[in-house]
Amino acid sequence: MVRADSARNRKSILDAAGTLLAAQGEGAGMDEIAAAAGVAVGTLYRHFPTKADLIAAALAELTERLVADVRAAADRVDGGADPVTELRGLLEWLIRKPASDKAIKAAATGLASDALQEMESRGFAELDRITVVAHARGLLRADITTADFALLAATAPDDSLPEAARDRWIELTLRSVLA
Amino acid sequence: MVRADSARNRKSILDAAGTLLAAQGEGAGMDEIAAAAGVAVGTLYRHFPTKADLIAAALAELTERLVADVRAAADRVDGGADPVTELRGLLEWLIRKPASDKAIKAAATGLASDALQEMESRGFAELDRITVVAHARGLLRADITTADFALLAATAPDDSLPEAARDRWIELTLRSVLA
DNA sequence: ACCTGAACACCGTTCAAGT
DNA sequence: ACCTGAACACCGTTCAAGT
Repeated sequence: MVRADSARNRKSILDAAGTLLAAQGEGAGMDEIAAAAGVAVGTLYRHFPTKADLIAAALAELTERLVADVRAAADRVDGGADPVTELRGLLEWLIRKPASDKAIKAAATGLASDALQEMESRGFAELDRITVVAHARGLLRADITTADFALLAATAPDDSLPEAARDRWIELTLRSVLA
Repeated sequence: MVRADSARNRKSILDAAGTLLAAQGEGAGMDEIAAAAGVAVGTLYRHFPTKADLIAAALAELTERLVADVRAAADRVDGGADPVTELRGLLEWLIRKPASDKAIKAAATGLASDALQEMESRGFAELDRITVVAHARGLLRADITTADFALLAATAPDDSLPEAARDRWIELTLRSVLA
């Protein structure tokens, strides 16, 4: 049984970390995050033994949202939506929405947490639901796998690129997978 | 007229920085680099006012090498070599050779030096020589520009990916540009 | 002019003392 | 058990003193 204040603190810390990391990237300091969360640094370290752990946890929240988005897209496909439209939508989500989130992603380069790994495989499973339907309708090149799409999605450029270049990237990327 | 020892120091520092940044990325410390170069920290700071400047300079050396490679490829095309082979070779160079250099690249995210900018435009000009020939022979899709190829090249994944995935990325990327 | 290296400032992390 | 915040360690940067 966790103490109520402990649970509350953990949430405050994660919220503050999400906000500050998105805004300043790695630049956000532990003292700063603790202050924003209304706790002492020691408390922060009790919940997250290291800054890398904190960043990983913040990134896990983002990944959770991405997985939810992929699942929603897969559900829409099951409901009759066009798989290609949904795949394109996912690429757009990746390249656009996480504008600030990319900072967290960047801060997390080289981190490998089990929780993250597991979530990624869940996202992969949801994505697979879409590619299966797309293949069944002959919309993808025959040799394209779910892993291929995930590989390309993982190379999505960040939002430092001009709008036009980002749109073009989506276009070019779809070309390599569509039939 | 620069003093001989000053010029020598600058070179030592750049060499040491290149080696240590490639090996440890951002983790390489200024004291450490200075020690490896055989100078005091103050001397390092006299040549490069900030760590970001030092990293930018190290990256500039890499970019110089890349530009030289693109030029060499363009020269081979002028000499009758297959443009597609050369383009593929450049992608391979990007994704393979800079295995350790990616660390420098990563350390340099968000840096914008004029020298770098200028070198990139030189690289672009060399790349253009290749795409022009490729177009003349009908090897590229009609709407593909030099900028498109550069955009895709810029998203090359790093060497944390398994060998097979890297090869696959090259394959998929070429698909989106080849006729 | 350029070099040296001790000193400063900042930030991730620890830990003794509190509740 | 968990929280607090002063103290420590490390590293980027500065600067007074040397040549």
